[in-house]
Amino acid sequence: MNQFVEFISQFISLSNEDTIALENVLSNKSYKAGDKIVQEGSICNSILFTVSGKSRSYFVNHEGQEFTWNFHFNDADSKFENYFLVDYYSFLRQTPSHLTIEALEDIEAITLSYTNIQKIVSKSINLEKVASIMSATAYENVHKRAFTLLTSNAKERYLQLLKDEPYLLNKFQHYLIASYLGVAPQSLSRLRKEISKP
Amino acid sequence: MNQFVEFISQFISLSNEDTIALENVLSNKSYKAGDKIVQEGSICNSILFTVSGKSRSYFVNHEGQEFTWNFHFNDADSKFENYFLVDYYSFLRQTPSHLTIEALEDIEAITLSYTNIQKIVSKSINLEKVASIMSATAYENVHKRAFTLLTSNAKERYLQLLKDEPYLLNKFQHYLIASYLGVAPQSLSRLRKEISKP
DNA sequence: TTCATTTCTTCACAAATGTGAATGAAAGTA
DNA sequence: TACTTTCATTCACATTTGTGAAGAAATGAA
Repeated sequence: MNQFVEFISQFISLSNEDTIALENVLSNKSYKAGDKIVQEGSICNSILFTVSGKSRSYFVNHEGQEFTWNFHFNDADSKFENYFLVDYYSFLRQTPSHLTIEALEDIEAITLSYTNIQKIVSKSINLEKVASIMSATAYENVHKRAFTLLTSNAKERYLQLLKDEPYLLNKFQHYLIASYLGVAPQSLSRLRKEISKP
Repeated sequence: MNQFVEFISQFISLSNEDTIALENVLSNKSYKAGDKIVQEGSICNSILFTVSGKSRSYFVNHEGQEFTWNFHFNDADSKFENYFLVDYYSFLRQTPSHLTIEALEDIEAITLSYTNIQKIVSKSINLEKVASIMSATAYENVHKRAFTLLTSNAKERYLQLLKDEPYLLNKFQHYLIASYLGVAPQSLSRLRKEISKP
């Protein structure tokens, strides 16, 4: 079964017709390591669901500095939000993306376009929930990110990462983790040293 | 006309039946200054639309420190997200709220409950868009907040506030603005001094 | 393997931000 | 009015975080 359909089925039970309707609008896409999957400034007109390969999304500030927004992969460690390659903000409003998504490895993905999602949503009340599931997932993710950034300092954010998603440290380079936490790589090193031997 | 219906009408055109259906599930509610409109830990089961009065939403971290999430009011300066009194995260999933919303003045509001929103959504395809409009609005707001917190320092955040929503400085006390920016009140004072006379 | 490249760590110092105390201004109350 | 309370500002100092340079460690290529 299609992995995307499988994902959706965790939340709602799809009829046979719904499943077929959904599968019909999905297609496969692959990227090479280094490819830009979503490009800042262009409109994000599809949602990609990661089947294999690692990627990361990031913002660039006015000084050209990169800030990792999230890591994306699909394995035993991954959470829902990690599957999706999309600037949800750009996708919802069909406005230029602020986010860039870059393939760190070769990527296999399943794609669902903006126009296709509209088509299936208008066909079935049940499928319409697909959109709201993804919307809620995206919202929860960004909400948690904003909360953490507002309420805790670098050390607390690193400790929280150690607690909630320690596997990231083995999967991604530390300078990427640092930009995910919003600190300089050297500061992350210092925190790691400090925390490992108190 | 009901201010909430008016708000929704900016985005979608409602039929007479839709308008009546919507108005039927809305009710008025008022709070006194100091009241907790949304209480951390309890499930947020309605969306409140501010008609008059100022309030603020905030998180409390593990040390008991308060961090202002947003300011809420309805006047010429206000933006969409400022109208709504809701922990959207809690509302969507019907889970305990992380946010507290506190009335800073007496509040008049229009309320739409979670169960009522389900009712009207299942009745009309058009009304169903109400939910997605609010969802998108909430998402954009939190997305911008997370982006700013991740990519800029205290000074840049204050300069952005001066540019985007300078009226907040006249409406709310500076120690609240400081906790909105994620800095100590003294640090905000220092920044203001530094920026006013370069 | 060896060499080149990238990443991680460490250090010293600079810059940014937090903290507690003190002061004065502003607002509210009797 | 005087008194109290709250808030904004200022200061000195502490702590956190950033920065550039250097070297160590890891990784990848030949």
